[in-house]
Amino acid sequence: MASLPSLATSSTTTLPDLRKHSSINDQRAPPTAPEAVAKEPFPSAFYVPLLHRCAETKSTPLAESLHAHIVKTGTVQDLFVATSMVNTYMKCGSVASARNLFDEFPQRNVVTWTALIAGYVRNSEPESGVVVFVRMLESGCYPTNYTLGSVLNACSALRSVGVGQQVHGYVVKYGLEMDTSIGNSLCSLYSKCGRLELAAKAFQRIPERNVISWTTIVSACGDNGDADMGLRLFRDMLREGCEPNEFTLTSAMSLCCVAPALSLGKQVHALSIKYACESSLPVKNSIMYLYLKCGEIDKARKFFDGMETVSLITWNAMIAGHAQMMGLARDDATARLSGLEALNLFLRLTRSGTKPDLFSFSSVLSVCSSLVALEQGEQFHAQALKSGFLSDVVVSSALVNMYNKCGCIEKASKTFIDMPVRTLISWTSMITGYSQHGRSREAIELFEDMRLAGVKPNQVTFLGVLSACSHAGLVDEANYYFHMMTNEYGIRPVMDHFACMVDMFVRLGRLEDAFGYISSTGFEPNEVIWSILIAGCRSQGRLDLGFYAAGRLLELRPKAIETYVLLLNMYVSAGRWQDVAKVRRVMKDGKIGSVKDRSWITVKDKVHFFRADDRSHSRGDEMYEFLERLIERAKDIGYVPYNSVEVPSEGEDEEKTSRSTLHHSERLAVAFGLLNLPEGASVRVVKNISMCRDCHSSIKFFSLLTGREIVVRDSKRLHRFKDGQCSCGDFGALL
DNA sequence: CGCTCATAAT
Repeated sequence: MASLPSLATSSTTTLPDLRKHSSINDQRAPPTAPEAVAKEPFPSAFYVPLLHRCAETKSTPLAESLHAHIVKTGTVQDLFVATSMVNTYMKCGSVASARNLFDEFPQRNVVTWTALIAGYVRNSEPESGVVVFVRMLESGCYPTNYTLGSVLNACSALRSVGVGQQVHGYVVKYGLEMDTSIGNSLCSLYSKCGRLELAAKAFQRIPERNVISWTTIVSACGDNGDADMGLRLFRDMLREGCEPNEFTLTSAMSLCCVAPALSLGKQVHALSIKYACESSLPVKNSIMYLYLKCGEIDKARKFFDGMETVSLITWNAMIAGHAQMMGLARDDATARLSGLEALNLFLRLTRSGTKPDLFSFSSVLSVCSSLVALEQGEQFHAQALKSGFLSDVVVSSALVNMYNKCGCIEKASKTFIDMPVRTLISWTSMITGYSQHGRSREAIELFEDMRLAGVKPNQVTFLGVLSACSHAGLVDEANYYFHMMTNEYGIRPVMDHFACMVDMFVRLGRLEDAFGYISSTGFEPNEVIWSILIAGCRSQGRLDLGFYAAGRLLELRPKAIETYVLLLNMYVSAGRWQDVAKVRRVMKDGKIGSVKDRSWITVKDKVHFFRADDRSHSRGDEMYEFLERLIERAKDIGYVPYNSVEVPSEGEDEEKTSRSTLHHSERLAVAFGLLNLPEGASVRVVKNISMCRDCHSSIKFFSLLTGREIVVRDSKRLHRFKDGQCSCGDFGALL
């Protein structure tokens, strides 16, 4: 953005004191001599209603013919008519015509200036509005409440507190602080600039608050993330007897969506009926969204189906609601269904003849990320490109994230490079992407580029950087960045940051250092960290430390089957079969549940779903045969199955546990993908829990044997297998 | 006489 003119210089200009005048709005005599107007065949009274009508219909051709007529009759000399003409051009969107006309005026008054300023703001040229305001001041003309209202609007659009505060100074100087509308504008301005405390102060200073004042401050709280304060103010408003309108109610409802507070939202719903706002579409949209946010999907759908008119926002709310449900779902099957429903809603939206916007695209792209639905995601990419939404930073960031989550680091990187603008989220997505793909150096370099670009990293960014260090075993760099995070940026480390550090020592085989790090930092590890430690102890054959860690993990999650699997596998690797039997007995007595091993793969828009040892698939025989052959060929070139223990899967008893890990769900899904996807296409599988070492090892061989790229995203990591290698650096398979 | 400014749902 070009630099704004400094208002400081103009504020030194000596301006007359408006307060001396009896009325601010009535300072000047009409510019044209009265007799001249009276003699005109077409007085202003004739043109003004016509110009009004013209502005309403936004018809530039009509405005131009009226303009010609006005010039021909000489009425253009009438400042009233000429001002109205400027306003009309502005309302028709003809900014240049308005400006040309204005520049030709032999004289101007504050109304003319104001019409020009307001016109610029209306036509999304707030900067020009501010420039004109400065010129007006320099010309010795002083502003009215209308003028300052428009300039404050311009500052809002520019998100400029600095200029806004200077205009605020003029408000004070001209004694317009008492003006409710100006107070509202100030409140809105500070809120838009992210300064809730200043917005609240401006609100408090409004002597006569109207419903707009209240609505402005309530929604300001929502926009700035203080839902509690917003709801408190909403209650104050009702207590003071100010009646809410549809704007207030939608704002209040959206505050209820943040928590989310269903019962409170229902009260707001009741109020919307009381104040006869329930038929308002925005109110309906917000009610529907509340139900979605509260997990009441059926209610939301019923509400949606019952709406006779819907808007793009209605569709977007439904899509976003379902997309967000994915993260909150009880299990991954429910999450998947929710995601598919979001994609389905997008399809229905386009079929209804409505054009999707950036909200629609960012929601469906995030769904594709979670589903690892690459083909779908690429289609949305093409559509977004065609409709021009790719230039939106949220959409393109969602796209970068989608490609990363689908294992396509190259496409993610290309999208990232092509972005015209990048936010913290864009940078963080790409850094995390490199890190998850095992490209630590690039992650760190990009992080440094980000700092050079002047973007301030957050907790999540550092998580990406630290995990990159951990991945590559860069102990010094990890310490350096950890220190930078806390000291330079004042970011408090959370458990995930510690987990990166522990993971790093484990990867290096430095178990003592890993435990030492924990005790020296004094944090209490969570289950993720204990799991990493146990897996490390298994690899190093350190049963002493591993057993200790397993004990701590069991304290945290006594009934978790995954803990027992870790423990069992540790004993198996050490050949301690008696201990294996002992643990199995404990599990049986303790009625420890079963492992829910699930994987799925998308082939031609259809999701194929697998359980361990799944025999239900129609093309199952072919798949198993193929898998057996693949395993034999893998053994020929050096694949040695890991000694891993098999624990009972759901619905099975102990006799059947002699199966190998051969038929774990991800292997079935990979085999299915290799068989059914086009020749050479990458195979993308999603798995609900962490992969086991044996599957991990075998899939590396599969990638070598078939020459195919295989991506498996499990609950912990992304594994990209290519030419016999995995991007996780072989420390990603915990079980 | 002409400029009418401020608020909402994804």
